[in-house]
Amino acid sequence: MKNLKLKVARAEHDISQDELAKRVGVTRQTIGMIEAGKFNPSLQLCIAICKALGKTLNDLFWEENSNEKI
Amino acid sequence: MKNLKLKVARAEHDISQDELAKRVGVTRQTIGMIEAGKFNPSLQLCIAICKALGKTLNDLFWEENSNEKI
DNA sequence: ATAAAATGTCAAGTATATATTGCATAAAGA
DNA sequence: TCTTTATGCAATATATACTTGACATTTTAT
Repeated sequence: MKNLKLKVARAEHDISQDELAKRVGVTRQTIGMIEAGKFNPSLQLCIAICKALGKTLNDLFWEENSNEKI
Repeated sequence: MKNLKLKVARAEHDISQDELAKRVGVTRQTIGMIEAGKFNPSLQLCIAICKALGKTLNDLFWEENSNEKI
């Protein structure tokens, strides 16, 4: 599924996919596909994105409905 | 670096690496290497582990010193 | 003391995240 | 209009997450 939180956080910082990609050391396509929900990024990339946007993992990558305890 | 938080959370649930691996659909070696800090799991695997242990991404995978805002 | 369970580790294979390149479209500005 | 910037999409290539199977060591239980 799409990652709107990431798109919003990026908009808050007013930076392009390309700019974010450069800051975290990947390509524009990788950021685009993460926002489009087309794949499953690595933890280290998620952490780099969070740091670049001043957010935490839960802020950007924890879905509310992932929050059910077992 | 080692992921002690995961090891502790697993201990709290009193389940083995093998049992956790089965619950999240990977092999024992994969869980072992994540705890040992030998690699970089995918986001979906991190989320599956969190759900299996009743934790969030920040609980298990967010290092305090990753928390510096840019 | 012995067996069983849990963990560490290694080598080789498979699946997939990510890179690279290129093309297309839309919006914004000169 | 023309150019630039931002984004989407797709094919191929490479790096690496993850598997499989096996053996060794440690821990726990009998």
